[in-house]
Amino acid sequence: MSVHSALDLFVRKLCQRSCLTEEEKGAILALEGREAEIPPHQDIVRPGELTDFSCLVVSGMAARFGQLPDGLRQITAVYIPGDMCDLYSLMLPKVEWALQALSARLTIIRVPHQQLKDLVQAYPAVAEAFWRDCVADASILSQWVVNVGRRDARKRTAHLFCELSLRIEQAGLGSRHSFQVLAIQSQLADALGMTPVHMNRVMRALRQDNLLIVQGRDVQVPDWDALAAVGGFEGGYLEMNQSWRQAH
Amino acid sequence: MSVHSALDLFVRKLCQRSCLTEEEKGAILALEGREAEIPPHQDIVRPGELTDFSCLVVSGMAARFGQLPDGLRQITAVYIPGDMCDLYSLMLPKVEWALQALSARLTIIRVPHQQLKDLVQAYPAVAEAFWRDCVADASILSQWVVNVGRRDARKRTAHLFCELSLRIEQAGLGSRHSFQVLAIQSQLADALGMTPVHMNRVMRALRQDNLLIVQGRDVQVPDWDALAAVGGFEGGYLEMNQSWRQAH
DNA sequence: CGAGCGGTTGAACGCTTTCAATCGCGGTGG
DNA sequence: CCACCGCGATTGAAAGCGTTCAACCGCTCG
Repeated sequence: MSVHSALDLFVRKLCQRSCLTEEEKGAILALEGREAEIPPHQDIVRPGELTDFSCLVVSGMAARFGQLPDGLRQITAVYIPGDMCDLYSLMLPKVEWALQALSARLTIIRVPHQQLKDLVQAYPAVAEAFWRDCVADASILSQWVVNVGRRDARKRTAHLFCELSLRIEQAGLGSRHSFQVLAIQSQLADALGMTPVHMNRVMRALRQDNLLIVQGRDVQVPDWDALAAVGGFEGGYLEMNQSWRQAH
Repeated sequence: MSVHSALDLFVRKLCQRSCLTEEEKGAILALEGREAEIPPHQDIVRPGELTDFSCLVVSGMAARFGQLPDGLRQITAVYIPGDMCDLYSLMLPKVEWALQALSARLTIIRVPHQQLKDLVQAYPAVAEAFWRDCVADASILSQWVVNVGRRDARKRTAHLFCELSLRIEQAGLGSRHSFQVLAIQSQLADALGMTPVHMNRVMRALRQDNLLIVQGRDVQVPDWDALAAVGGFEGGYLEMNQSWRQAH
């Protein structure tokens, strides 16, 4: 997975939601940034600092971490290749959250804010696309609040796997029936506000019910609709196809 | 609380985070929309529909609701006067969430998207301010994920009251030591992913510990720092003062 | 004055956590 | 080449926090 293909994924995702001309797409694809391989447990950006770049995931999975005084961690967002995980920092350079790798291997591109600002200034449509991308992220965040707040462990887990599978499918990195989740169980637990132990038990149950087939990092979902039913998953918040825009 | 004062609150909040010229402020203050009084339990916008306006809270409190198939509700955001609770719908007119009143009396202004779009097109700085406002909302949302995911009921409740008190203080609608929470206990429970019964018990405990003094909708916080300590509250994500912008 | 709603309290239940231990695999050093 | 080591996955049992069920209180409003 190279730098250019990551930008390509990013542009493709933007275009699923926003309308961009070839020139605008080209301008985004022309972004340059330093590629970096991030080892596990290392902050990509450190909370409290000011950032002057945003991070585009090239390969692997990353996550945003919240940490409590007593050391408990809560993941608030998971990012896959093609996600500009830090895009919001363009509007809020003061970082409040740690960004770390989930997978053993993670490569990112650090895109300077200045380049993004130039882009935004030159092309209002790009600004809109970025803005919309931030809103889409917030939309997922809302779902997480519901998920963590009101679903039991089994439903919660099913919901997360549905979300991830769909996002991976949309990015063209797999299908909803077969994909990779580059995270260990205790990280998934951190994403769902659960204990690693309980995460393990829930996954065993889902496996025994033949809702998930897990082999290492590979996940298969024999009956996706059944999993979605368990999780009460409604994918509308992810789809955001452009149909609505024709109404204007 | 009149229409104009609500717009004034909105502009003041934007200016706490973004830099706007007098002309830009004036343009926002010139927004016009139909004022409406929203009775309880009525959707301001109905999920699944396309909206062509955003809602500015004039008086009372509103909230965004997620609903599960089995009827459980989870509040994902709470809005106070001066909040444009629907601003993100400018980018995503397909509504996924119900918006309802928390307080018995809620008045809002429906501002047509077209006006907002014109504004955004005419003034890039306003677009940026709106974008940043959406990001700020998402920032709060992240905190909620952490809150609901990793804090026990007591800390969770303390954290919510800290957040609300600070937001109310910032808006100039009260002080962190004395303010109004225009919501009933079962609504607060919906915001925190708890049972109304347990919400009640927790609030009793906080009252007995002299961390909260509640009389009807009036809340007093004798020792705000103590409450913040209980909730592990760190207000950085709300402050967003403009200091960082001088670095650019 | 009765009805309804919000707030309050008690007791039992149960989902999830906590504590503790084992298993399996891949990497590393002897 | 193999033993050791460490991490991730797994499992059992006990404890606990929050839910559930049920009831009652006090106030407001029709």
